[in-house]
Amino acid sequence: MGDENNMEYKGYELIEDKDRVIIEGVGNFNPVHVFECGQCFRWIKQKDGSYNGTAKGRAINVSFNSDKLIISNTTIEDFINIWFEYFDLGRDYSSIKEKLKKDEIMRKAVDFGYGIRLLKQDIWETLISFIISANNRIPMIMRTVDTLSRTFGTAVHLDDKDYYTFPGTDILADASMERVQESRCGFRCKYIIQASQMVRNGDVSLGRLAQLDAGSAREELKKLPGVGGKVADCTLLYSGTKYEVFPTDVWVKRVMGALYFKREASHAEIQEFAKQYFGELAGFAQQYLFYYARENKIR
DNA sequence: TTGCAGGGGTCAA
DNA sequence: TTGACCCCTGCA
Repeated sequence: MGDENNMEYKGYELIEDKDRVIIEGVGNFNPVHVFECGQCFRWIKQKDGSYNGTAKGRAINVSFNSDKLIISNTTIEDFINIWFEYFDLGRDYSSIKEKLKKDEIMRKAVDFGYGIRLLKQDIWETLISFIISANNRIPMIMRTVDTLSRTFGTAVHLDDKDYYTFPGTDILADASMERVQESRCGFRCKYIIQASQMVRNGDVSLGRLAQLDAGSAREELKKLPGVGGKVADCTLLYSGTKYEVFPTDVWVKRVMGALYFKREASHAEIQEFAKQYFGELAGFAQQYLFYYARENKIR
């Protein structure tokens, strides 16, 4: 008991217990939904259902039951400075979900992925991760990101095991093609190195994107090799930079065609529909729809 | 066992 | 608008 330290923070009760922080009063959170809805590639499910992962240069374990979010290998200070924002705990997801349940399709999708939260991930890591995602499969994407981190990142400890942070811009900009190819990312290797060099040289400023409107931010990212509209939108959405984008990949095309259009719909049609129908909440809508489509194999 | 299609897209012609 | 593209897995 002597190790415990309690406090209240922005509507949550925080309990620090040894190396854990327990956050009470968390709703709209399900680790499976959060970590497997397709927004991230570095969280690994453990035997007990919790997740281990790295972010912000740290390795943590995350579990959840009833209304308690438990983060291990951290402190209250890190929770307040880092994890509160990373897990988007300041946002009212109940309100977003109500607004999005405007038809039967969205009611089903939101109820299915009820515990999704959009993580505010590091934009650099998100950018490279989604360059790797092009015409690729999720297990392969995860393996490549993991190998890049093991090869070029820094070791951080969790449960007596080493995890590796995602390498910084300079490191990848100076990396040799041979070393990057060890991550088995094929034709994407050259994109990774070239994009890294352009970001390092200031040809594209990731830090400035938040000040641009979504369309301009998208065009700015598309200057980078390996970045088209879909990768740009994912980068903006999963880094918490812009929430009105609607990343449209094959799964979103399928679900929109099957459920809304009742026919095959073009990329442009879907983008326009999402803008009109979901507005500022398009990014959230996309995430519920994507998860619903992929988990239910809607084709 | 071998062979082939296809995958969270992007690029170039 | 249409193929090619690294690499790998799943399935004939």
